[in-house]
Amino acid sequence: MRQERFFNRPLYLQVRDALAERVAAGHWKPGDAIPNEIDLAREWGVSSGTMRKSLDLLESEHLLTRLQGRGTFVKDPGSQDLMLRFSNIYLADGTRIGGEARTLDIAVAEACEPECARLRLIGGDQVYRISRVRSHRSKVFMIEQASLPAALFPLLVEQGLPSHRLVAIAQAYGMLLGKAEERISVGAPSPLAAEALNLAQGTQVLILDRVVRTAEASAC
Amino acid sequence: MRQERFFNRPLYLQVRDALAERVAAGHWKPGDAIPNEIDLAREWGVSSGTMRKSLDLLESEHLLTRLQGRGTFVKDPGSQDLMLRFSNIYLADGTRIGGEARTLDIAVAEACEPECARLRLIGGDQVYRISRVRSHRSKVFMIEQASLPAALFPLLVEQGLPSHRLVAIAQAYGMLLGKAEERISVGAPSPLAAEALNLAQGTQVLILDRVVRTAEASAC
DNA sequence: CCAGATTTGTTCGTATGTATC
DNA sequence: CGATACATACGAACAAATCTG
Repeated sequence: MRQERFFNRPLYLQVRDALAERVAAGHWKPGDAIPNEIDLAREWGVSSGTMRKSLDLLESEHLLTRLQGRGTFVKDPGSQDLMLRFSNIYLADGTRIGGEARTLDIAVAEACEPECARLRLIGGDQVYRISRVRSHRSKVFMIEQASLPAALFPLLVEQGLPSHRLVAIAQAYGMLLGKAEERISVGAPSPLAAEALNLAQGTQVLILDRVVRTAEASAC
Repeated sequence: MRQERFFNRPLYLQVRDALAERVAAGHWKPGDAIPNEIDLAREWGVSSGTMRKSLDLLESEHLLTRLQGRGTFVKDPGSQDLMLRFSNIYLADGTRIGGEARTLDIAVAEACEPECARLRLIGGDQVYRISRVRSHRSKVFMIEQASLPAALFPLLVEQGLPSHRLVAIAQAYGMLLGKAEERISVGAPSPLAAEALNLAQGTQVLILDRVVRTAEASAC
């Protein structure tokens, strides 16, 4: 058949990305019902079976919800698990903390050595660095420093750096994230953290080192 | 068609369970290559498409690995992620701890109130309770108390309680586990833990409350 | 409450592509 | 190169859940 492929990438993956991009672009908003399988398949010129595979994939990645007899819906990113999916810190009484986050800075840079090791990058690869402060009841308790491989966000590289949009887009892409690895240790805080948290010199802090993998990479 | 179903459960799930049982029973051992799709489909009297869906499911549940052009293989439970999948505690230098575990006790009982809440059980449901001590370099640092809904292990209920086998079977079933939720808090230890860890009265401990869901339940 | 339309869920079968041996 | 096995893609039919009139 005429498989108008691009670099031999499987059709169902291309379709998945196209659908995900519509969500990320806001074309389909959270809570919306999207067209049915048959119409979607026609629109992209694929068979219903291929479209179903793409939709199933997106559901397994928590971007969509499919309900028999009702339709396919865009999951609300803010609801339940997604926004707090990787923010699971609780007080002794069970209340969740860490909901309040404020972005301090976003920058592009070459990956440093620890970043290369954890993100499996090589020498000159570029990364986005996002630093945020997390607070609970207006009291800062954690400094968050995230590094993302720039290669994962091809759209951004092309069109510059739309600063504040990055976080939203990262969240959209974030839904495609898979398992996370965490390491908790005790040690000395970084100078930045020590200052932001207003700590006395020599104070030890809990260090949470978290590596989140994309759904694809986590399979191996 | 003649869908010899049992209680209307989807065919591909029945097939998945049948395949998983062969692995759990040791019929197919870790590292083994299992028969090809077509033969398996014939053996169970389903279409190749259905068999493929079952195999894909089992791969997504990390029970099998499928390699194009080679075959389908049983994953080694002891390798890499599986045994330590839910034991991710590290020292500051990055070495993993918690590898040494000793089972103290296994018992059957009615679910108590906290168990009902976390495991979403009702009144008289039964649970298995397993308590273990975890040590690092022969030094005990954690008491582990696990509760499992007895309903998830139908084989065991029928044939009594093969005590030491339970852990192995739980591990086999454990491969079908999905996401985990964790809550870390600070508080007073239980009397049992305080004694086992040889703590002075009033000492505070870190409490890790982890709920692991089956792959199916974690979808919702 | 029922009947019909809509939509996803499940199953089937076939054909072709591609990696491995 | 050929044989084998999995990966991808297509298309169709029926079941089951849901909503509407």
